[in-house]
Amino acid sequence: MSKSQINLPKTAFSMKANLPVREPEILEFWKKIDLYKELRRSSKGKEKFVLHDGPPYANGNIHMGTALNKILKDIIVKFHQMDGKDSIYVPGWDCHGLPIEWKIEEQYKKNKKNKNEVPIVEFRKECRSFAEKWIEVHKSQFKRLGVVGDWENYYSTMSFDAEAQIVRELGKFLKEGSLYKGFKPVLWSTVEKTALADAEVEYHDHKSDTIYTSFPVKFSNIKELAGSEIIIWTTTPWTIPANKALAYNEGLDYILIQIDNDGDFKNKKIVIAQALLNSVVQECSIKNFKEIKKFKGKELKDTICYHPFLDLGFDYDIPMLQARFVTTEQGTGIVHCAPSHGPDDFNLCLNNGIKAIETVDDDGKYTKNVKLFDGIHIFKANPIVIEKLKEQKKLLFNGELIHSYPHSWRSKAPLVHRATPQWFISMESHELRDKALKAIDETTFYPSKGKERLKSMIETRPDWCVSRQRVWGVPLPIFINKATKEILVDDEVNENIANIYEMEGSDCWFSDNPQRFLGSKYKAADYEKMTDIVEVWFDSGSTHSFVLEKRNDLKWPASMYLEGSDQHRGWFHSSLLESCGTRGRAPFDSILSHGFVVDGKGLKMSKSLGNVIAPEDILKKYGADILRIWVASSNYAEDLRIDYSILDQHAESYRKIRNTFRYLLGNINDRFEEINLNKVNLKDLPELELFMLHKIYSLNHNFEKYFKNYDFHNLYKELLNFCTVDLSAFYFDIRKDTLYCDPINSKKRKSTIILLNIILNSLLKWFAPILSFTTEEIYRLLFDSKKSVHLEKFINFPQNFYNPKLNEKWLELIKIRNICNISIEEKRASKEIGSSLEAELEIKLDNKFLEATKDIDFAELCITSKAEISYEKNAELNVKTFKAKGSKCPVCWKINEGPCIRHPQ
RNA sequence: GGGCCGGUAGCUCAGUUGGUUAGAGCACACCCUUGAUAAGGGUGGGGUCGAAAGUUCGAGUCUUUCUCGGCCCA
Repeated sequence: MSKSQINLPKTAFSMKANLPVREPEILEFWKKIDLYKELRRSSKGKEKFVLHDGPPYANGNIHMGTALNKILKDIIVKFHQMDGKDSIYVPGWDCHGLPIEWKIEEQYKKNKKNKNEVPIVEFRKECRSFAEKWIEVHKSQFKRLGVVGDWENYYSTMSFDAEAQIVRELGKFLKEGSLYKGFKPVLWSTVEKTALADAEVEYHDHKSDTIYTSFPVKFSNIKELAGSEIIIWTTTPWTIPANKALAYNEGLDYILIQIDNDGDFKNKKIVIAQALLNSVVQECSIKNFKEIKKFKGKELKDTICYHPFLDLGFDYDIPMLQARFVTTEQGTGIVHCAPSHGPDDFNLCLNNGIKAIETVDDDGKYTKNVKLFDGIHIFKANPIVIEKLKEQKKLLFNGELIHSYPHSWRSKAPLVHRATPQWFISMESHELRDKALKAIDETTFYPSKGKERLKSMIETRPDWCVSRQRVWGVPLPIFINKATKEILVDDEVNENIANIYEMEGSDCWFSDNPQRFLGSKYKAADYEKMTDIVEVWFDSGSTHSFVLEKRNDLKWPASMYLEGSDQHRGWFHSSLLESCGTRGRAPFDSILSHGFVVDGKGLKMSKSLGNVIAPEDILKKYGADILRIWVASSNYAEDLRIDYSILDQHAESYRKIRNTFRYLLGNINDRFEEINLNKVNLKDLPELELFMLHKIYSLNHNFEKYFKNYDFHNLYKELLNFCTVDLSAFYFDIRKDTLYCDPINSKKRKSTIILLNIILNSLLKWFAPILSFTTEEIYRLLFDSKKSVHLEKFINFPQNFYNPKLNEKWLELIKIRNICNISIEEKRASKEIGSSLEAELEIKLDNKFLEATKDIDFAELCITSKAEISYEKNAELNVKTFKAKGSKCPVCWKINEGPCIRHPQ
């Protein structure tokens, strides 16, 4: 049979990928050859590229967002490695913090154990082992995605050296003086004498006293306000003694009215929001009043009031401040602000230079900072406040309200917002804000919009509160002199604490004699030891110090930080501040941020919508390489959509790519020959091959450009189009005849084989960072050695492949070819011919094409049996297709009128 | 509720400083091939560029409003 006379493709590379089964085998191979170590060994001494891993929280299985993040990191790390750098990736985990503490407490709850009866050290040990367990789970899940890194020597924020370094970092702020003690309201239980996290709060109905009270105007730009009073409404009368400001909304309309009723407010002029006039008039039983003036909220700017207890010694100014949180939902449209007793109040006052102070102690009693009320319990203070207000003729109305109110999940006791002592890092005292803003300017952002995002956050953020009243974290290494109340600042003590932690971790802070940390210089009895822990953002913000700086294989600053866009307020932010505070610059040269994974319609994934896809499901159904294609082909600058139909499409593209490889492998019969590109004799190659070399060269040029901008979706698209458009539908299709039907040793066939080898090699390298598994599968098929494709470098293509003139010419030829195809299709549609080999073409061209086409065989280009060109002056391009005359050669299937020249019978 | 970002064929994405009839691949339809065969080739259909208004000789691109979605904050 004629089949024995032709060279059909033959390869061991199967069409079916079966990735879910094959990929784990490749993982085994990487483990066997210790790929990570090999990579380091092979690139020793090269310029380093360090993508510093932002530590995920060691808690729960990975989700699509984590998978996206790790794959994107891996793709970038691999690109730089193949670009000739020593591209080092050390994964890490964030371990301290409330969510883990919470999980352990939940377990306690289930087992009817009381957290307070368990020694802190024991509790912390359980947290530690919980985190350890999840690190192991994460590790195997990340590896399965094809992520290559130093998994054996990962970092964690709970390692002893990390805890030690965090102490040293805090010491720097302490020594500098930018770490100070301040007060900030937290949700507080006066029963348990402890702060509660949001997650520990339950909301129940609660009956509160309500009051409408008045603040006399001291000064205002609105002259009619002279002698008038501002009315506020509150459900916490006991916070009135701590009042420091009033808040209005500049967008609201306000009204000044004069009351005509008998009583304390007879003839008084009061200010409220116009939208609330009716409700206030009704509730406060204001029968008669007249409107004096209406005005915009913004006119209240610079207005200053007196405290209702002015005559009782509360003789300080109460400024009116603009605040967006003021609404007309309830009350009077003006809100009273006690910075020690509400987060809104606190932030607004802080931004206006009014700091919170300690007004209430642990037990819930007023401190001596509150005149008149010192020692009184806040829960017994409402009647007293109401009575005093009445006395001062400042009470317009009081009543009661049942509303949803926060309670402790343990004791069920009602909670209060209470300013507690906290530790802050000042944004201003040592120019931290300015340093950070300058560092942002010196950082490259991908995409560029990230710069503005981070900048605007740094510009407006308040001082950094680094203390937490929890137990699972690094203890704040602070001693306070009992007599002087001064903070102990001594490098020796700080370093002593760090050294102890380095040896045994930070548990000992809670169990050992404080004298051990103070050393011999100070007496433990003279000092109070803080029991707060460091907030976890400080932990992760310090990773650069205990990972990048401490490890010899890494470098500081990192080449890149790469995280989801939410980390502009998270890790990017805290790392920037920590590093600018301690080292004066950012710990990164560049930041890449990616969007969030959403479903196929662009909605966020949630259990209730039922649109959640787990990475595990995708790995089981498609394999990691499909997921990696999804990452590479999506535009990470925006949100990334995923659902099964999207994955199906990518799986389809994968098949195209895989078949491209299969065709290449089949035609070289799995025998790859490395071509020395500099020694390719271009003069010996047909123009089609030269054209393809040009295409490869210019594709590589674009490849480099896209890679430089981390523009992977365009890069992937170019590669995919190359496979489908340039190779499958063009080059391969045309050269099929040569490959199958020309003698093995013919010059033309040999030229084609050279090209196939070059293309195969190029595609392998280009695709390796993305299709990490499939390219390795092919590489192993071609090379029996123990090497991995990931140890290879990108190819440098010689300049002489670049041939724009030839390219231009061939683009014209392809246009003619397209018109030929349309003509052929007409005959096919009318059933005159089937295969294009059954056709012969008559092509009419303008004279100007003579030069370009005289040596071109359009029968070859269009895969017909015959093609004739005629030239005419000013001819319209025209192609006629006829059914080829003659008989079909049984070998090459071309139709000839005489015997086949190549295959004479 | 506020700040920021985004909405271009069924899907993933292009679309320079406003300038011909808005492009590509995939998917889809039809046809061919049966020597890449659970493959390959050809041709074709498909978009009021989220909506409306405005600026302009001209708007996917600029302005405003609205709408939907995402992140962050409250």
